[in-house]
Order: sequence, then C-alpha cells, then structure tokens
Amino acid sequence: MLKNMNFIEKLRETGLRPTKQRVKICEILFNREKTFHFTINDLAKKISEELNEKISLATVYNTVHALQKKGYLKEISINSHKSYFDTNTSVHHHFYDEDTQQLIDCDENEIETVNVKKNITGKKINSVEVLVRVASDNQNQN
Amino acid sequence: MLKNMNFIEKLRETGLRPTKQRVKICEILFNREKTFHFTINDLAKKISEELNEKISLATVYNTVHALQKKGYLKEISINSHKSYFDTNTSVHHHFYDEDTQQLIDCDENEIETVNVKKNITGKKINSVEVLVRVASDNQNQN
DNA sequence: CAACAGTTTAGAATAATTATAATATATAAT
DNA sequence: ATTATATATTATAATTATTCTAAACTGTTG
Repeated sequence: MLKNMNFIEKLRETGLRPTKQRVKICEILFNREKTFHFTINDLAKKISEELNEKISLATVYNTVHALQKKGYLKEISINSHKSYFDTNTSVHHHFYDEDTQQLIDCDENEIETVNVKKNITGKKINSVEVLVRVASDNQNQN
Repeated sequence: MLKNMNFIEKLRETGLRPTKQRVKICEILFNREKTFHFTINDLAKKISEELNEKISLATVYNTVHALQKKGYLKEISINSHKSYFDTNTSVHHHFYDEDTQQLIDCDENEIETVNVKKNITGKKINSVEVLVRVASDNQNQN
C-alpha cells in the first residue's frame, strides 16, 4: 500500500490521524487523474460502491469538512440544493452544465483574466471566480 | 394605498392572486430604492418587524419561490449555508463581503465583460457571472 | 352576496446536517 | 510488543431548513 503514503502524510500534516476510514476517503478523493467534483451524497455513494465495509455518514461529513477547513478541498455552491466540493483548491473558474448537473473546471487560459474596477475601501479582494452556466443548445432534446 | 397598485399588477401578471400577504411581501421586496439581497430568514425577520400580524413561513417560502419561478427574483448561492435572493434579476456580478456576509451588486461598468474562450459542443452559454469575495484588509480588526 | 377556486396557516413530514456518548483505534511511552 | 491515553468512529438522537397537508379562510366572479 505504498500509494497511500502520501495520503497518510497529507492527513498527518493537517493534524488528522490517518485512520483507515480517512485514508480510504482520501484515496477516493485524491487518487485520480482529474480533479474531482462531488456532493457529500456522491461521495457517500462512491464509498459504499467501492468498499465492502461502510463508513458512517458522520465520518464522511467530518472528514470532508476537516479537509475543506485545512484547505485540501474547496466548496462550490451552485444553488441552495446543490453544493459541490472540488479537489482543485486553487482560485479558478467553472462551467456548470445545467442538463447533467456537472461541474467542469476551466483552465487558466479558457477565461480571460477578469478585470475588476470596483474598489471597496478597507476591503481586499480574496478571490474572483466566474461561473458559466451552460445547457443543451437544442431545447427539445431531452 | 395607490403605491401598492404596481405590486398588485405584478402579482396578477404572474398569475398570483394579490392577497394581503403577497402584497405585503412584494412591498417589502420591491418598494425600495436599491436592489434587495436577502435570505428567507432575513425576509421572515423583516416581515415580523414591520408587521403587527405575522405571515406564515410556508407562505413566505411559497411566495418567494413563485416570484423566483416567474422571474421576479433571482437566487444567488454563496455557500451551502447561505443562499440569497436578489430583486435584480438581470445577469450581473456580485461582491460578497465575507466579514458582514453581505452581497453587493456590481454595476455593468465595474467589471469588464468576461471573455469566455472555451466552447462546449452542443451547449450554449446561459449566463456568465462573477463573484468577487472581499474581506477586511486588516486581519486583526475584529 | 353566494359559490368556487385558490390561499393561508399551523403543524406534521421530510431531508440534510450536526451533536452525543459509547465503543474502538492510533499513538507514544513503557 | 504492551499498555495507557487521547482521539476517532459509529449508530442514533437532535437540530435545522424546507416542503407537505388538510382544514379554515378569502378573493373573485357571476
């Protein structure tokens, strides 16, 4: 299980004990080519699919929120019913496909740097993020 | 109560009966200079402050959602815990003050048109919106 | 003003998230 | 290795936000 060493390291660095469950969650989240966009529900489903033993929902919530707080996950809220987490924690833009309800990361060069002219005294800009909502071109396709 | 006529008109146009409660809600939402950003909670609180009689939460939810569906309100989701409605229903950008948890509309000219270079085949762009998160410049101010 | 259809309401039902407290486990010291 | 300790996991309970329900009420139309 050499491939898990980095997760164990990651967890340790953030002050979390690398328990079996947490390592498993990290594996599912971070052991992939592309960045992963998921809701807690998605993740819980994936866990129960990939694992024989189940992990309690409370642990999933706790671990995801701990990772988010430590900066290893980022939350992206689409509407009051859908909130995603993103393994790409850098400031970046998204496409949201309203048909499939899928989030897609934008590369740096796919959206030109946004020029913010407004300035609020005493406040600094923490992030500037764009959400592009797309949907099927053909309305009656469904 | 001549000033309410426009709300009554507005409600009628959207197929909603202009009941006392709905007119009151419209008054609070639309009878103001600036656009109004609010959570359901904010609105319910404002209603009970400004009114002697109370309006049932169910009615507040129903009316707000009906107005949203009809296009008189727009939802802006900041994170999974905070979802705002906006009386400005046009596609536009926002500042979010992370200290005060307040949403601020951007004028057309305060953020330069965002140039989206990416194209997803078969999909058309419905909206492009920017969220600028700001916070106090002075970290230890609180 | 009577009748009907649509509304409001309080409270119940549901869903998502968080808290709790008993049991289990990782870690560090022995 | 074993043990002691602090921390984690878990099932379940509690909480919160939202939606549903069905009875009472009200706006509208004729």
